[in-house]
Amino acid sequence: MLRLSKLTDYGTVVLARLAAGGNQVSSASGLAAATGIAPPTVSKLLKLLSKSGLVVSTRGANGGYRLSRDAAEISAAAIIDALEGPVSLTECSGEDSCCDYQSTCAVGGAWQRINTAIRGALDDISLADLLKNTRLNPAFRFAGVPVAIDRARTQKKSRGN
Amino acid sequence: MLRLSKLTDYGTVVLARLAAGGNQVSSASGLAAATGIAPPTVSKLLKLLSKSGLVVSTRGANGGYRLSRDAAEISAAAIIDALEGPVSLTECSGEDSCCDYQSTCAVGGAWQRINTAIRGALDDISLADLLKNTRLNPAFRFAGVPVAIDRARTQKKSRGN
DNA sequence: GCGAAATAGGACTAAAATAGTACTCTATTG
DNA sequence: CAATAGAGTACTATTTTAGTCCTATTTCGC
Repeated sequence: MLRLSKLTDYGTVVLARLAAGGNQVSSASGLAAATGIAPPTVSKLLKLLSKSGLVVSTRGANGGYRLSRDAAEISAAAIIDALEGPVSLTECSGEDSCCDYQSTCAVGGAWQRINTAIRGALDDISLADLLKNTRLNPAFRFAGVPVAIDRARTQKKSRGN
Repeated sequence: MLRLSKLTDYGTVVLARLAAGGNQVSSASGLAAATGIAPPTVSKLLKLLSKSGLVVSTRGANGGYRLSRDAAEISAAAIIDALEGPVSLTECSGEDSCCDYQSTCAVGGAWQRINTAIRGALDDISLADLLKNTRLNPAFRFAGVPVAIDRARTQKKSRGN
């Protein structure tokens, strides 16, 4: 149910990395190396995030990106908005709810309220919260033993978190 | 942010219609006519819903579909599960969270918790609730006057709710 | 000033998911 | 036994998404 795009998923990872770096600027290529995500993709992400004001960029040599504000001030909702645009659960749960079926559509403003509820939940979660819970997920284990995974040549499989 | 597929959206409309019919069986073609959705699509939806046990089917002449249980007992989450499958926000917020990036992935179980929270919200909303709020959404108006829209030949535009 | 390092912005391609359709089979009613 | 209605499956077209590349602009260090 309810999938986010991979790009958004990547985006949170990049932002998390950026948050870990504090106020230092990090280059796109550096972040790519640190996260294992393809450099052009990281670059694209950062441009989007910059346009939305979540990160600020410094051009020129020794330039790079850093968060525009404290990680605690960046909500999950803001990240999703920046990378997916302000799309809603259903096509007309947005503002201009003009659709061809409206006259026969029994399920009306309800989705809008659900939408608002979910949005509220996402507004309450900050990037800092996302970081805090690192490693709450079980470490990868093989036959009960935690293992490190060499992912250098295994770009085939999915990413996720 | 967070879009549902059109099919799910259609699905709720069909279910709503079914709920309005009480315990009577309704044929797929009848529901298609009532909702304005293309008959083969309605048929496909009902088959999916039937497989998930949300509706029960009666075959043969005078057959059709009806809800398997009271509308109040059918949650939004159940509908979404039936039509979109048990996908999660991110690819590995499911059970087998084994992904190639896990070792560098700073954003861990947090999405899983967000996922759970959203799911909880959707579990609390029933089909009956969706119906109750019919017409809470503003009627379509043109220059301030509520109008009925002839949508017979305008399948181009989006549906939504 | 000049060159290297970095972002900005856009265009483009390829792959995957979705939506929608069609056809054949099986069950039930009258 | 014929008409009606769902079951199942396979296919196609469209749309969305992911990912790449190229060119311009800005800044630092020598």
